[in-house]
Amino acid sequence: MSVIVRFAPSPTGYLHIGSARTALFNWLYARHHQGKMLLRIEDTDRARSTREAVDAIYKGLEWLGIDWDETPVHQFERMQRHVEVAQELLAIGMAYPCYCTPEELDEMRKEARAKGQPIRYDSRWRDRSPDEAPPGAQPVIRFKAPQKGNTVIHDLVQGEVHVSNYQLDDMIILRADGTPTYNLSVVVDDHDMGITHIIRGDDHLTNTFRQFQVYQAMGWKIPHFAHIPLIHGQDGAKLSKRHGALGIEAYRDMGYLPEALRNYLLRLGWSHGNHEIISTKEAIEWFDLDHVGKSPARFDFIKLANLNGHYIREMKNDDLLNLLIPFMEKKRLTLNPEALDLLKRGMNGLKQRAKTLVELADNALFYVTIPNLDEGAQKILDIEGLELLKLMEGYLSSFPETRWTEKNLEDYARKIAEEKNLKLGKLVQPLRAVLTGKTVSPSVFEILHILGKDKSLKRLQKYISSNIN
RNA sequence: GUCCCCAUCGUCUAGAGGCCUAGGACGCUGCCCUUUCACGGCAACAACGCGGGUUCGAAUCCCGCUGGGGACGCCA
Repeated sequence: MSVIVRFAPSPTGYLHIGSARTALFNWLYARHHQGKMLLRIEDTDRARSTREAVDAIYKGLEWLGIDWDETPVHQFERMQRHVEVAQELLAIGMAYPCYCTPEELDEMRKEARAKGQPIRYDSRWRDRSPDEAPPGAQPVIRFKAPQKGNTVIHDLVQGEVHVSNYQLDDMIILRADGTPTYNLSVVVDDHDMGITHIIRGDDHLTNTFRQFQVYQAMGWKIPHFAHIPLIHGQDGAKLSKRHGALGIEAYRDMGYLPEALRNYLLRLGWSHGNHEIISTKEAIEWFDLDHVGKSPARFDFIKLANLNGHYIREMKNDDLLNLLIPFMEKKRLTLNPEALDLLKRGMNGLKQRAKTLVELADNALFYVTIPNLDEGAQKILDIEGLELLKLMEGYLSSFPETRWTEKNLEDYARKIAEEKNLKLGKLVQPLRAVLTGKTVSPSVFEILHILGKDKSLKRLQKYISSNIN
């Protein structure tokens, strides 16, 4: 039997980071088993579902590098089929109309809570004749759940989970307006789509019991379930907007690479021995449900940043430049071919020092624009610093352009430092300050070389001339 | 309130009764490399929540407690 999984988000907002991980696990499982990864948009909540959210889901998945097979199913379009199944359940006596008002239900819940009872509908219409229905009332249709015994599911992550059927009430499958509810729709769709493995967040674990009963009532084959733990914020509380429950596009905008996020998300709740850096190829090869942990994990931006730095360093300069461009353009810069060339050649030194594309863009700025000096840089250029700067300007201007390479410039500076009995750092920091506006940057000699003699000297001279008392 | 799930360094985790003096990674600290900062290398710090069992032997199995999370919608 081949594996068919699905990712079934509801388009009521952005693609949440936890959902992204669920999608990733599904995708890896499908690809590992050479099965199918299906997409189903659960858009039956018409009030909250939006076209924009659907697009955000597609875009988010694409950005993350997750693809899917076949045309996505829109749950709303399958409403007729869901109603049909409800009618069938009604016909075989596994469902019944219920005329309870929302007020009555509310009352029931309050009472149950007060008595320390489970909060559930008391099945008062289960065996009543519809003749007793209040005139003109539109009933909901409820599923006739077993009232005795237990329901047991064999979860591939959670193991065997039992619940007493007493805890489960007769859930509504058709609303008063005739539309189907979630717990019916999922079962019907999963069945019709031939889903073999349902991998989803463990917030759905309790729904599974109810869904299980519907499968049984319909005599349908029950798929395998795998409920993966949720992701928490750094403080262990539920992931909220404040700490990480952002849409996936927010991570893109913060300058994280999809391969880094994929690697990070994969290791959140799944492991393969001591492996930390895992390529997508390896992930597909290794992924299984046996090694999915059962406890929830906290989202840690620091570790994500570390991984991101790794993937930035690994990336080819050309590819990285392409990713960098939009981040540079956010700074309202127009990048002419010359600027692009400088960035490309400066990439080796730059990418070593950035954990995000945002950081990379900040650090790359000096290549394409005359920098303003930050506080530290100004401090370097005190009276002594300025003298050393003038000294170096002199030496550099007499240095032949034909020999203007990183290695030669370094040797030259070392020689000067030795002659003047100065530490190399002392001599070079003022250059860095003027060239980059910062105290921290790639190698000064690398920068001199990439900028070229002309540009480099102009920056030095401009600074010197504007600082002659 | 009721039910369900979970519990190893600060964080992510390895660990399927003896291989555990509990391993790796991130972070933190120190050192080396060094023109700054990174990268890289080396080292240090740091955990089996508590209490009972079972067993010759438990981080691993069982029970309880505590703590965390989730679900209890005519939302999905």
